[in-house]
Amino acid sequence: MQRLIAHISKFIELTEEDRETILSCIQYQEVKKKDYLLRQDAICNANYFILKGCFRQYYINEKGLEQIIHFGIDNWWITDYDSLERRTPSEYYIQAVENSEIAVLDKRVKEELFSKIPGLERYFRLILQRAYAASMQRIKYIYEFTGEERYYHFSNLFPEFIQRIPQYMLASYLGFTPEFLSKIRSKKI
Amino acid sequence: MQRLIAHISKFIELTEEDRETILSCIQYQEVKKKDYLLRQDAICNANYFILKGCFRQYYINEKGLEQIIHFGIDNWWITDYDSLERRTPSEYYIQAVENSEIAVLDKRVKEELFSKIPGLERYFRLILQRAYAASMQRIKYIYEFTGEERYYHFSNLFPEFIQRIPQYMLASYLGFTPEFLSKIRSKKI
DNA sequence: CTGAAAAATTGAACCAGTTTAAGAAATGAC
DNA sequence: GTCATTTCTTAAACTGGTTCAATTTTTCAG
Repeated sequence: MQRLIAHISKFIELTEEDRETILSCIQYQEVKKKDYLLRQDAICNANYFILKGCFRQYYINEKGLEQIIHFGIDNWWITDYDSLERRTPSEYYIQAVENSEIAVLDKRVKEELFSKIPGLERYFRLILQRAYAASMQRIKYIYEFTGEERYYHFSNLFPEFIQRIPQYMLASYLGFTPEFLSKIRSKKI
Repeated sequence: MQRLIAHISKFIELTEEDRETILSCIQYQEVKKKDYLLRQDAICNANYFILKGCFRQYYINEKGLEQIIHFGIDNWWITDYDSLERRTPSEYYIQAVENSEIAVLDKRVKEELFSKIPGLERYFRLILQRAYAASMQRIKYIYEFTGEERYYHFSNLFPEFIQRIPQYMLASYLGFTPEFLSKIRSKKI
C-alpha cells in the first residue's frame, strides 16, 4: 500500500497523520485474472488504484464485440467517472487482464477523506488533468496516424507492455481487427 | 461575468465574499472571430471560460492540414491542460470561431485563488471529471460508428451548433474530409 | 455593388482496413 | 501429458472513406 502513499506524495504534501488516515480508509484487495471490478449496467462505487497488475476497460459494441477503450497498469487509477459521479449504470466493464493487487477507495469514504484532507481534492484534480490530457492525445493519435503507424508508435513507447497482453486486446485498443494486426506483424519479418 | 459565478455555484457553495474574490481575480475579455487564445509552440498561461461564443482547438497535422480536436462553447472552460501544467510548448491552437466573450483565469492567479477558496479545487476537479468522461465517450463514438453515423448522431444532438460553424470544421472534428461530408449530405435529399 | 477569397460540391480512381471462413499454434486445467 | 479452449494467422472479396482536380456557391471587404 506504500505505493499509493508514495504516489500521492509526488503531488501533494502529506503529514504522518494524513498517511495513517488514508491507510485506514482504503482497502487492499487481490484480484484474479478475468475478475471484474465493474460490469455493464452496474453503478460504479469506487476509485481503484492499481498497486500491481493490469486492467482493461471495455464495452460491448453493437456487433457484440468487446471494444477496449482504456488500459490501467501499476500506479494508475481506474474507474468509470461518469457512473461514479452521476450514479448512472455504467456502459463499461473493468476486468483484470492478469492477477493484480489494488487499493479500493469507496465513494462514500472518499468524500469523508476529502473533508479530512482537503489536499486530496487537489491530488485528484491533478490526476484527472493528466488523464484528460492523455485522452486528448489519444484522440489526436487516432486521427493523425494509420492503424499501422499507431501500432509501431505504441510498441516503441511500451515495448514491455505489449508482451503482457494478448494481441487481440491490443488490436481492439488501437482500433482495428486482430486480423489486421496479424497482417502488420507478418509484413515486418 | 455573472455567468461564471452562476456556473461555479452549480458545483460548490460560494459566500458573497468568495464571489467578490473570484470577480477580482478574473479578467473579462472580448475576442474577435479568428483571434487566438493560444498558438502552437507557445506555453499556455491561463484557463479560459467562454461566457459567450465559440472556440476551436486544433493542431496542424503531418500533411499540413488543420485537425480539430475540440470545440468550446458558452459555459465551457477551454485550455491546453498539458502545456498549462507542465509548462511545455503547446501542440495546439485555440481560436475563436465567432466573436466571443471570455473570462481569463491566469495560472498564477489561479493558484492564489485556490489558497483563498479551497473549494475551487473541488470545482475544477468536478469540471475535469466531466471533461474526461466526455472525452472517453468521444473515443467510444469514434470506434463505434462510421463517419456517416457520427454525423447524424452529432447533428441530432446539437442541431443549432452545426448551423454556427463551417462544414469543413465539423468534418475535421468528426474525423473525415469535407468532401465526404458533402457526399453524406447530398445523399439525404 | 463587385471582385476576390473562402467554403461547398461532384465524380473517378484509389487505398486502408473489414469481413468471412478455415486452419494452425499456443495456453491452461485436470 | 493431453484435450479443450483461447489466441493467432492467412487469403480473397469487399467497403467506407480519401485523394485529386475541376466547378459552383457563398461570404465579405472596400
